[in-house]
Amino acid sequence: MSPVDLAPQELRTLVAVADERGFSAAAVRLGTTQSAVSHAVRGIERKVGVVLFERGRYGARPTAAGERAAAHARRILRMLEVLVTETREAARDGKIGEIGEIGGPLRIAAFRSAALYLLPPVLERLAARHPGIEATVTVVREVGPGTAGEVADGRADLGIATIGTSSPIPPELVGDVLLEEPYALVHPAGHPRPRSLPLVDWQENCSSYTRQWWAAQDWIPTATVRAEDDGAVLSMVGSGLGMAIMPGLSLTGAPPTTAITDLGPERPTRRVGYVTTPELAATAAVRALVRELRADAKPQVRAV
Amino acid sequence: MSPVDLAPQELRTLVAVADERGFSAAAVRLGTTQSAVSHAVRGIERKVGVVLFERGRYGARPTAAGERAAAHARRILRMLEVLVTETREAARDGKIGEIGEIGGPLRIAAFRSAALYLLPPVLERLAARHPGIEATVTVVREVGPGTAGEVADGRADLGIATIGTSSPIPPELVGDVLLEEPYALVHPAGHPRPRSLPLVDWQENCSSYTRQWWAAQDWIPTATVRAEDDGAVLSMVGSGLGMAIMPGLSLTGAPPTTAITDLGPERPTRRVGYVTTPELAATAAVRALVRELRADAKPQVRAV
DNA sequence: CGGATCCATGAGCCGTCCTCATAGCAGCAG
DNA sequence: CTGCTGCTATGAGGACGGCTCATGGATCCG
Repeated sequence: MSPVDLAPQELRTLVAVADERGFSAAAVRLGTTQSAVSHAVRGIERKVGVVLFERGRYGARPTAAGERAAAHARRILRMLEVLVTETREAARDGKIGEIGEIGGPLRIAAFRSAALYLLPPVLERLAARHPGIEATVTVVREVGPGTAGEVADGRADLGIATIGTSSPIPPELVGDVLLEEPYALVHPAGHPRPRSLPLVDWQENCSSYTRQWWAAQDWIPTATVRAEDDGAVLSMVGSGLGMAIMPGLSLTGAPPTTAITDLGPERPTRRVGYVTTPELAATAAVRALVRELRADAKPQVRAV
Repeated sequence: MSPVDLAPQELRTLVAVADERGFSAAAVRLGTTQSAVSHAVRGIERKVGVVLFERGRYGARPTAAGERAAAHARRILRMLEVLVTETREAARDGKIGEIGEIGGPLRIAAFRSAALYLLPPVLERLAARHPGIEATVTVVREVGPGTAGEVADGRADLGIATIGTSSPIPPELVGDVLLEEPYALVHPAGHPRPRSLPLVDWQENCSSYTRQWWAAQDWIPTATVRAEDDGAVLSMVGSGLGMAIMPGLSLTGAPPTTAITDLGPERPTRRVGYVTTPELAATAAVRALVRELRADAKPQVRAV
């Protein structure tokens, strides 16, 4: 008999305040009043017995406990949605002769190159096969917790992530590798000695093995330029400002003024895969997406 | 914007009706009236748009959709509990100097021999180390979905299960093998030709490999006696009524009137492990239990 | 044909949660 | 210092949802 009972509306309030970092902003998002939010948060804190937000002039910042509570709340809210859609699917599947048409929202977190070059054909086929699924893609920097963090915090149902020894699949999540792609050298087309150009680097592409490989190459210049993301890197290379070492996916959109050179048999590679939560892994919508991802990834694996 | 919103009380109603197979019985469990349950179920069915229970004079039986909804509901309710306890733990851990004392309820499902001979020392140490944890063990037959089914349906937080190729860890759950134990022959002590006795069998001990091994043994008599559970088998053997082939855990409680004979290097074995849901795997209480299970299991693995 | 045992339904009550209005507080500009 | 502008806190009142109570309908049973 637990005297604590958080209603869905309270969970939504929790999430909104944590996301918007303020009671007033959260009220706008929820379509309610600031007063309601204040009352609700106070009630939740009383029930749980923990201060979840630090209030101040600036608004409200979640405490460590509040952050954790919000992450749980996001996932519980998602499971409530799943309960409804899965129950409806089960009811439809019961009627003989009809094939259950799967549908519902599907939130995908992906790093930039995956969102631009890997997902579009996959989502196109997914939409053709299951018109009821409403997929939304949010681009997330693959730094820190990255796309897997989005999934763990309940902000996404499935994440496209780089998977390696330095960034394994978190224990509370499940997932698999989809493809392993090589890094390659990209440089301005027609340049006489491309390896003499400065190296353009960006934040997200570093796995431990890749760094190690870099260190072993004596021709890589120490003077490097740092750019915002892989798209910026490519356009800089295209303008003749330098060369770069980038994974295959990022090179899909390389402008015509660039040339790509293979790095040989010892070239570094990176593994790209998906992660999701176990309860969502059993979902028809997520399974359908994974199926399409696999169908798309296999030829590329073979090509490598 | 989904117009569906199931309150915790509604989830509890769902679970109670599914468990008790009747509105009136569910009302008693929930400490409310039959009318409230009827209204609530009707409201839920209207919101979800699916008939969840078949009503009859016998009471109410969940439909396939209702069964699924109840399983989801159980897990969501458990996650709501986890949200609260984890949030409180996070708040306590925030205060420097204090070590967070973990606590809360912990529901374990185990098959009979594990509950009798594997869990007691583990739970004793767990209780000594974390007095706040309230562990409850329910004995479940390891047939059909077994202990893993209890976990998947949200009736238990962790299950002790036999793990093999014919019964792998379900994809929506996580877990690991704890120990691999051999089957051995148990027979009445002092019997001149124990292998001539009828074989006493019981429901739960069959893995595919074990069955295969049995078939390859020409000395196993075809005339077998079938008993209720492994305890009953042991007492029958102890009374001189037959012999049996049983896994090590079940033999821990063998009476003194029995003798145990090793089956040699080709003897069949079974793997015993634990399963839990991914969201619970991250819980401090579950992690503490798994730690104790591992500490207890390792020596046994070495002994085999 | 009562009687027992289910679930269904309508009326009315009560608590919960929301809105509205207002107060308190901190920074900032003049 | 004062007034303005963000923000949150708080109290009073009202709408709504969910509960109880009482009753009705269906089915099985002796």
